[in-house]
Amino acid sequence: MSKGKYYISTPIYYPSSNLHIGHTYCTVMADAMARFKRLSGYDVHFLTGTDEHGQKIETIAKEKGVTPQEYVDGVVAGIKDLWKTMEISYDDFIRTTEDRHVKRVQEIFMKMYDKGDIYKGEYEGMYCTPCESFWTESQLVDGKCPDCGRPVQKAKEEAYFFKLSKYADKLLELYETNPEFLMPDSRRNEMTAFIKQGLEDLCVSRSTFDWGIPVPVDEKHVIYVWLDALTNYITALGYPDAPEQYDKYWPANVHLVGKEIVRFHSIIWPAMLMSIEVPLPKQVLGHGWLLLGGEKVSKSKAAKGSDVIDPVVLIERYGIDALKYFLLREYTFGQDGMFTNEVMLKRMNYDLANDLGNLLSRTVSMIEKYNGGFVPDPQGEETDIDKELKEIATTAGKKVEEHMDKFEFNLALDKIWEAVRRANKYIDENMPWVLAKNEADKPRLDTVLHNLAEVLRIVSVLIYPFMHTTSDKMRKQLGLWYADVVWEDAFTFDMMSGEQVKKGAAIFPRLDIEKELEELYAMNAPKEENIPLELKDDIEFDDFDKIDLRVGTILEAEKHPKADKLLVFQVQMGTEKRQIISGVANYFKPEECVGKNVIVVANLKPRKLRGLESKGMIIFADDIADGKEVLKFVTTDANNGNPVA
RNA sequence: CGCGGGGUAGAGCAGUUGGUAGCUCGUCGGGCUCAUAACCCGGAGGCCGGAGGUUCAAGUCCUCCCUCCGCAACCA
Repeated sequence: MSKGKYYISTPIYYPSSNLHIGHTYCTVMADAMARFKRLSGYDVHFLTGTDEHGQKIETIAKEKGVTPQEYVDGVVAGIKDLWKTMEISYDDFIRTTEDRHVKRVQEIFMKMYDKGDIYKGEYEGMYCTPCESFWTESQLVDGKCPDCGRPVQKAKEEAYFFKLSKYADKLLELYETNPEFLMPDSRRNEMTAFIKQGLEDLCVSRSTFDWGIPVPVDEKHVIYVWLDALTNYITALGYPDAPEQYDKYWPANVHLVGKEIVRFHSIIWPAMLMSIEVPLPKQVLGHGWLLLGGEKVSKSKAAKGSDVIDPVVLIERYGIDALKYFLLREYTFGQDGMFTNEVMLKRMNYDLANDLGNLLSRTVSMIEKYNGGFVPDPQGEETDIDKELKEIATTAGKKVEEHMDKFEFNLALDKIWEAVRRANKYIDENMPWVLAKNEADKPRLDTVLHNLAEVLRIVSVLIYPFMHTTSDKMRKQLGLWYADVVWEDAFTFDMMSGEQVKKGAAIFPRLDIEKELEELYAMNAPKEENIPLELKDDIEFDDFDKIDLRVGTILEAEKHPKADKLLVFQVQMGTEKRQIISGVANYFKPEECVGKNVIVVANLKPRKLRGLESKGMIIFADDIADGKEVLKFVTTDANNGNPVA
């Protein structure tokens, strides 16, 4: 009775550090969808994995004194542990260092090469000689090498390129004739605009590091990121040499990805598939980010903020199901959402403990108290209230299906909770405790208790894809331990008769939010001990001595006419007045800068910024205010022109 | 200058093809006692960023503007 196949993937994660709640979010969504499709009768293939090559891994491994393979083996073990803890139901886990992937990537490379879609050219970028690394402009930190902080130079290296530009028109055509290929709409608009700006060919090899898959025709080179990473979706299925799974599951139904990599999945990936003449995936879905204090969650943020984002910690305290429910219920797919511990705890308490947990608890208690612990059969006439309750409960499944088709997890869950809320209301409307006082009302009491048990049974089926452990707990208390969870059962009422219920522990104990917040905060609060700061590499005194720091007074400040983020300062330094430009327009109004006595790097080589010359650099300090990063002036009352040492 | 996305009750958000403005939380008042002090009902609170326009009718369509956030570029 299979309804067909369903192939869903998460991105393969880069194991340069441990995963945080953002990765968890994506994987939880994919898992819920995979479980939902399985339960509703599809032959599901759910793929996740890790992207293990590249210079960053090579560098980190070297720092730690292990081989890159040893390093990634360790991190990947941790990732697999996390997915195991979270009961992620993937069918396959691909590692790009596995033989099955390596050899197939080389074959794919050769297909493109033989076709003439890959050619040798020159890659130009910013190069850090000591690190032997290329960086793009956007990777640079303060214009310097992000690793060692030293200056970089423009440099060229030989590299292989994929003719991405050749496929621009076909991609636009794809979006037009097949809008659902890339969703949500906003992402598609963005990509359409990006393509129309003109595509450049894509660099697919590097020769400055070794940790990668060798280019078959040129041993000096390794295959660079996207050709290696994106192809995992088909190499894992055995393409091209072991087509059994490939024939069965490709093309993928959905590639679930974060919005930051939509571009690669919706432009580069289909272009590569077109090149090797493989059918395209049916859909690329870009989800939003969880934001922490207005910024994307990341490892570095974890240390600063007071919100705990380590999934392991959250699971230990609140359980897998509560965390999964929160992630799926709170956020709208495709949009960014704010993550705070308070939002999370409230969601867990109100929906899970108060509404669902309490409904189960009061229902089971009443069946035990008023009917000896057995689910009664309905008696007598059906009232309008009964009909309404049944209607909501038995149609919820259909609504869940509709919303799940659109990846609207939040709405799907909300529809289930409509039934939960209605049931709580149903209790108050019927007041079973009053019915129980009068023997004449026993038939009505039976009906009410029966209907409540039925709603809970249906809910236990509906939540199964999202929270299977909770579903099991509910079914145990409801005396349904003997029956498998069958999706179609959610559409039928009056299936229960005489089951023996058994009150158990609260499925979601109510949380003391104040107390939890305090404890979570304490966990992330800075320790009192003297912990050395993480600093850049030591420099020699001579290096420092080269810098000439001076006190300067800001005389004038105005916005750069041609750049949003730049302020143009006129600074008095002793006898000299000079112009200095800083990228601080987001932090200061021009007028509030005037008169400040600041510290200037006075002998920095002059540079033109958007047409205006900047001589030197003003020093600012990073700070945090209202959860956002801001800059503060570093001021002094010394006379301008004086040296700072 | 560019590309994209927002601006809706105190907070966080929904609002499908234009037809009385909703949800969760908070707040105020009430009910109930089966239940995890949970649950249920009711009230207050919105000129739906601003200004024009189309229409019998606009949060919803068009134009312009303000503002916030990403991306790209300039930020050293």
